[in-house]
Amino acid sequence: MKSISEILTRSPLFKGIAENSIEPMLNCLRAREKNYSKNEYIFHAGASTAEIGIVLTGMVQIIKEDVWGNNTILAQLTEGMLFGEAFVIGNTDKIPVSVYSLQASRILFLDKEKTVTPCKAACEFHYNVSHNMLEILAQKNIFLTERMEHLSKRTLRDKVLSYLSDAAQKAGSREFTIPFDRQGLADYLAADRSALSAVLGKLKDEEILDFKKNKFYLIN
Amino acid sequence: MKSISEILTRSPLFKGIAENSIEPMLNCLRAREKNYSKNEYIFHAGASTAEIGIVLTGMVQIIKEDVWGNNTILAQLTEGMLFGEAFVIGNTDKIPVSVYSLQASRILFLDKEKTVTPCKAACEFHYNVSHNMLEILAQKNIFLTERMEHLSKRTLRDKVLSYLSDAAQKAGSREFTIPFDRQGLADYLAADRSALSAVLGKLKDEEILDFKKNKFYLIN
DNA sequence: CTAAATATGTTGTAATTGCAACGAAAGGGG
DNA sequence: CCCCTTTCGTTGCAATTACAACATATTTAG
Repeated sequence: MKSISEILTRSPLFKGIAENSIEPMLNCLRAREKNYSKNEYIFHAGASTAEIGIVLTGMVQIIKEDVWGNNTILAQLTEGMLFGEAFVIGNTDKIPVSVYSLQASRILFLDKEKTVTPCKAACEFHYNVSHNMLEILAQKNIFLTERMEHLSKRTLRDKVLSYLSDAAQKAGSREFTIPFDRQGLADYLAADRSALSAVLGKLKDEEILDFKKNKFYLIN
Repeated sequence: MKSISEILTRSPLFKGIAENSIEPMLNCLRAREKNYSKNEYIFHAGASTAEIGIVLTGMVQIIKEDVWGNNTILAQLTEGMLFGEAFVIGNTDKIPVSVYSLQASRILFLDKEKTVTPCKAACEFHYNVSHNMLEILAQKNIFLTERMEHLSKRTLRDKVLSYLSDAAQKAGSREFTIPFDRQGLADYLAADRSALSAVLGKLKDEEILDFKKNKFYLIN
């Protein structure tokens, strides 16, 4: 079984910290490990916590239930990924999502205050952790803002154009490759795959863009 | 003219810091102030920066231009509000939006590293600033995630139900008041106002919910 | 290379939505 | 109380999209 440090070196929260510096820091972060079996709830929506979760092994889902009892899977997390950090740092009293263990999983919990508040001088790299947390939150912010810009267009056509324009700007070229297949892009844009294909076909007919598989070219 | 400290006490970044402690900290944050006239660009998309902006007075817009030259207004900021923080902290090399001064504005720029890295012991409250930044980013994350959950529903009907379910859960009751008028809710859900009214009317007919003005009740 | 599996495009239909225009309701002064 | 403004619901219509089902193309595995 992999050691905790070994796994955490690959977690964004411990980026830039040497593996042998992690172990001694865990005490300071009040880390506690817990195992969950397959199909067990790690956290129930509506409860409170002051701990940030990290998946050490296994796989967990973030689930939201509406008032009529319909469940939506918001995310699926694997090794090294964080959960709950935004709610805990944002001081949400009742966390509105559940966390569910899809497979047998080892979860590490870190105390929020300890994680974001570097200790005076005791742990050399403790400061890196809070700094990494800032980066993680900022980058997630950027990602969410981008997707929101696309999703807030009224028509699928405009969503597609918004997404492709963005991709072109990032690539610095009117010709670029996207990291999605059609189904993936449809999901990202919250649309039906065949409707997406139709819209893309129409845009090609109108000579607004051209594409072959995942390679696109924006005309004019 | 209001002093900088006076304005900053009302900025979320300086929450919990006494007004007379702000002034001495500004040096440490490498704060620089600059005035912009009406209709002047504060920042052009595609450039780089390592500074976080704060609107001291006036009003600025965050603008995004697509590859075809269409502009979208992403946000409009007033006194005390931050801009650029996610991009700067997230280490984005080329910032993809422009910042535009709608009116004559005073802008304060803070050095990212200095803002995020508390100094050893020099400024008593410097640590609060980086902690506040974490909270700001986390809360914005929550807000963005919530809206995305609604926007990622395929139909307007489902967007509406998703939003109202969330509102009910937050209120802790099936009866609650929403902070939007119809046009506001339509904008939030990226839909047409009259289409929203129609959907709400239909949901009422189907006895899935009831409403009068901004007061809603979810049935069953 | 072939068969199977997967991904993409196409078609038809029903439903939803955007859009514009209008009328009713609610709210705010004077 | 009335006028004015704003908000909200309704209607008709055109356009878009979801959805299902199928055809074609591409990839993968054997």
